[in-house]
Formats: sequence, C-alpha cells, structure tokens
Amino acid sequence: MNLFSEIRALVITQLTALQAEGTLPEGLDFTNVAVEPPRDAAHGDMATNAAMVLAKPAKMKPRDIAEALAGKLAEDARVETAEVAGPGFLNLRLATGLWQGLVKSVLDTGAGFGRSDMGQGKRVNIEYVSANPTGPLHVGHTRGAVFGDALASLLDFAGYDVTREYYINDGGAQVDVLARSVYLRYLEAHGQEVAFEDGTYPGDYLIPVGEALKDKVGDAFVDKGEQFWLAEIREFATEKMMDLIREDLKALKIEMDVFYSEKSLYGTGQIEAALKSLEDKGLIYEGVLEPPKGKTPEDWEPREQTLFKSSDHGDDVDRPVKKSDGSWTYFAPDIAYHYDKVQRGFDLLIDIFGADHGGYVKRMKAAVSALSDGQTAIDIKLTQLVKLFKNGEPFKMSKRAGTFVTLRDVVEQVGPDVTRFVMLTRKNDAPLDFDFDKVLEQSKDNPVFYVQYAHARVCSAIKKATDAGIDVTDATIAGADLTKLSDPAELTVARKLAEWPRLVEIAGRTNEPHRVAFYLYELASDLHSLYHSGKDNADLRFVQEDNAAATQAKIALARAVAIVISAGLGILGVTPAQEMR
RNA sequence: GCACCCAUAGCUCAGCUGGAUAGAGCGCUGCCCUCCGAAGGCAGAGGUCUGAGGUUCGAAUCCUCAUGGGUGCGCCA
Repeated sequence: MNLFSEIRALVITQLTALQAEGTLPEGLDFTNVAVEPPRDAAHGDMATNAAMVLAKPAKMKPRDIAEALAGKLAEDARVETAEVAGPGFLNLRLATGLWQGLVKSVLDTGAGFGRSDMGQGKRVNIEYVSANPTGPLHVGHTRGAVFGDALASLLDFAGYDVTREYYINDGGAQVDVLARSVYLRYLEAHGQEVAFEDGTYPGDYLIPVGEALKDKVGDAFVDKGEQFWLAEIREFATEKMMDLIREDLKALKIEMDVFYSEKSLYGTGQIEAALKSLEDKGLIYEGVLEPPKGKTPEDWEPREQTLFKSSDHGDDVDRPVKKSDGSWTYFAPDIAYHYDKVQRGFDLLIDIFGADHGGYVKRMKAAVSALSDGQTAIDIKLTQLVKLFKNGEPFKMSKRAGTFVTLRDVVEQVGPDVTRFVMLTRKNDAPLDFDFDKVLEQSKDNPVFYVQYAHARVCSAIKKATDAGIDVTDATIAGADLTKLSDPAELTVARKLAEWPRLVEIAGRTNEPHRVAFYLYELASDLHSLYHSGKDNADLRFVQEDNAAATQAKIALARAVAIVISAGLGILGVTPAQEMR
C-alpha cells in the first residue's frame, strides 16, 4: 500500500473529471504531476504540483486550476482539507483514519510492506566485486561488494528479477604472476630460500597455497622450467584464490548467483563471435591511435592495432581490442562477456566498478550499446575510495596481506552488519571515511547503533508489555483498535512509515541504496522521539499497564516501525538487533 | 592536454526524475534526571548551496563557462 501513489491516482482521476466537465482542456499530459511530502510538515501531509505543471499547457492560471482541483479532492473521504498555497501548490491534509489504516497495512503485510512492482519482473544483471583472483579482498572491494549486494536486494524488493554476478579475471597476465608467486612459496615449502622480486605477490596468504601445492604434487615441479608447471599452478592457484574470495564474501554475507570465468571465453570462439558481431556493424578496423596528449609515454611509438570504433557510441576515442603483437587486450574478453550478458536476455546490466576504473565506463557502455543495438540498458556505478582510520589516525597496513587492509581485517574487527551499514551511509560516488572506533560507538552520531537501537527498543517494549500481562502478539495487535492512535506524535511516525514504499521506488529508480540507510535513520529518529515524549506525557508511553487496548494500539505502531526497519536492514544486508548489549 | 566524478552550516554529510522559509548528526549556547533505559531529550544560534551567466512560472538540482579537489588516459587488468 503506497499512500502516495494512491493519492496521486485520486488527483489524476479528479483532473480527468475536470476535463470531462470542461474546466480543463483535453489532451493534457499528466506524467509530471507529482504527489510528494511537503518540505514543511506544517503545510500538510501531501502536496501536489498539478496546477503548476498544467498551467502552461492548459493556458490557465495555476491558482485557478488548484482551486478547481481542491474542490474536487475535498469531496473524497480520504482528504480532510485541500488548500491552495504559494504559487499554486495544493496542500492536502489526509484523514486520520488513513494513517491508522496504514499501520494496520504494515502489520498485515509484514516484511513485504513496501515491496513494489515497479520493476515489472524485468531481468537485471548486477556485476560486482569481480576482483582479480590473486589474493584476498581488500577494503576497496568491500565497498563495491556491499554496494552491489545492497543494490541487488533493493532492486529485488522493487520488483526486478535480479542476478548477482562475479566476473573472474582469470585469463590475463596477472594469473601468471600469481602462479609464479605460488611457485616461489612452493619452493619455500621445500626448504629453499626465495626472493620476491617486483612483479610477484609477496603476501603471506600464498604460503598455505604453496604448501598445499607441495602436498599435491610433491617435488615434481622443483627445479623445473616454467613450461612444466605454469598452466597447472595457474589453475591450482586461481581455484585457491577463488576459495579465499568466496570465504571473504561469505564473511560479509554475500552470495553470488553466478561466477563467470574470463578464461572460459578463450578458445571457445566467444571472443571472436563478439568481435564478429561488432565487425558486422562496421565497428572494427585496423588503425593507429594518437598518443595521449600531455602525458606521452617515453617509449611511445605508433603501432597498428585492431580497434573498436567506440567513438560511434559515445566514447572519446576508439579503443584497442588487440595488442600490437596480435593478442587480446583486456577489453576484448570483457566485450565478449558483456555480449554474453546481452544474449542471456537481461533488460538491464549494472556494473559496479571501483573509482579507479572510471576511465573504463564510456567504452563499456559503448560496447553494450553497439552489441545490443541500444536495446540493452546499462548503468555503471563507481564506488569511491574508503579511507580507514583508527583512533583518528589513518590506518593502512594489514598483518595478513602486508601491503593493504583486507576485507577480513575490517569484518573481523567490527562485524559484517556494521561494515555493511557504514559503507552504505554515503553515496557511492562520495569518498567514505571509515573509523574503526566510531563505527562501534554507541551514540546518536553512529547511525548503525541508532537504527539498531530503535529496533531493539521495540522488542523491549513488546517484552515489557508481555511481562505486564498484556497480549501483544502479532496476531492480537493486528486486530487492535488503531483509532486510539490519534496523538500528533504518533501520527508523525505513521506518516514516516507511509514514505517507505515511495522511498523504495526512488532508491530503486536511481540505483542508490544509501537512501534506505538514511531513511532508516530518520524513521529510527522519529521512533526514539515518540518514545522520549512519553517522559513528559505518560499517555504516550508504549506500555500502559492499566489499559490493554491502548497498549496494543501503541505496540502495533511500534511493531510496524520494527517491521519496516527490519525490511530496510534486510535490503542493506544487516540483521536487526533484538537487544543492545 | 582530454575525459569522468565531486564542491551545500565551523566539521562530516543528506536533499525526492526542477517546487514553498535548503535539512540531519557532530561541535557551540541554553534548559531538562522522583521520568516505560540520560549509552539521553528539548530548544536556539549558525547558509550569497564555490563563482558568473543561461533555460524556466520556479534552480542546490538542468545547460554553458570559470575556479578548486579527486580519478583515469595505447601494447596492465
């Protein structure tokens, strides 16, 4: 039940009625007519811009339209007052029963309250993390992982058919580097002294991999040339790294639907097929690129390469798909991978990249546009850097990996719930400060705590009511007399609950899960505020020991808040707290 | 040099496909514990939304330019 769309439907109906009466001309476009919460609650419960949007096409004064519409709307039982304000705003005050009904609707619908059919079952593929299988995930990956996962849940909640996907970059030179690094650890396991030169991965996490390799093949590769072991170790090490990454993701409570291997694209004709598709559109040619201006590499020399004419699809320059030696660039299998996604029939592709891949956005969009003839929509979201702090000091090194802080370092210190929530309290394209101490602080300036506390507070109120001998089970409060919820402070909370379905749609439309986190903070704030007003006004306390009916109504409201908080946290991938400890 | 992202209160940040007097937390000031939990509550001060133009009935939001910051820029992935 989305009250906003319900009232908007009413507005449209009455506008149509005005047309039938001849007050408004025919042929008006109502798509821009909006019903939203007013900026200032004193203006009313909802406001519509209908009069201002329609004034020009209808060739009428906005206030005249607003007056006529106000008269129509006021006839409806749901509308208490309709007042024209300012340049032509129409402020609506809704009947109290509507808010009480909304609370009941939350209780009846439960966790599904706020679910939307906006997505109409459209198939969305969200690709995120996609870290190279060369080591454990680090903080940067963590943000992308949390963001992608929350976005996936959000879109699912908004009615899309979502696939969560991880692209394994196991086809490039970096997995050769991994294999060589593991080989060194393997020699070490055999008691040899080894040196980790530049271009190898020195992290401790490869020690057990080297030992496992020794257990598997004994000394078969010792003192042998690369040609004897590279392919096998590459395979072995990549699998071990993916096991590691899967463990990392699990620690963050992330489960992918699909792990898609880059390597699987080689030797199967898929890359060739994707490029053929582009070639058939006249988008592949042999050419020489201009050197980058202002920063010409010293060893620059013009070379002929196979290029994709991405500039035809919005990119700045054309991009190479083959190196000058004829082998594929990274871009080529990526084109093939996206070609595969297009062919799997998704309506929308979403890629989550780290900010350092920002330069890659245009060519990827160009590729998808070209491959699908503009039929498959693609959105690419960048996640900005995470700066870690501890005791107010920047925090950089990890004991585990040596050079970077891993996802595990973070999750093991603060837990998956806090990690996820904090990472989502910022827009994805804004840098994020993550302070190990602050995120665990139990105070109002810690949103995680504040929201969890609200949920726990409801749980505690329910327990308290039960202890007082009042039946506040879900079954009972679903039938509570909600007309007892008439205090403005209580209705304020109900109004906030009414915004939830609308917020889900806005967040889903913009692919911005952080809006959910901010909404939950506001909702929690309203609940805490109501709770505290019980201090001055005993009638507002959640538990009225001598009045079961009033308690049931108040607990119904509180329970509705808990349901929405729980649903919202569910989207963020955070478990609601039953109690604070 | 070019591209992308960003610029909102002292600080950290929200701001709804353009809407009314631009919001929150922290910090600051002042009140409030006989009170379902003061790990708090209530109230107040604090803004030329980086600047200049433009579009519009209406701009923090859209467009152009400028300034400042971040990221990236053939044969890495």
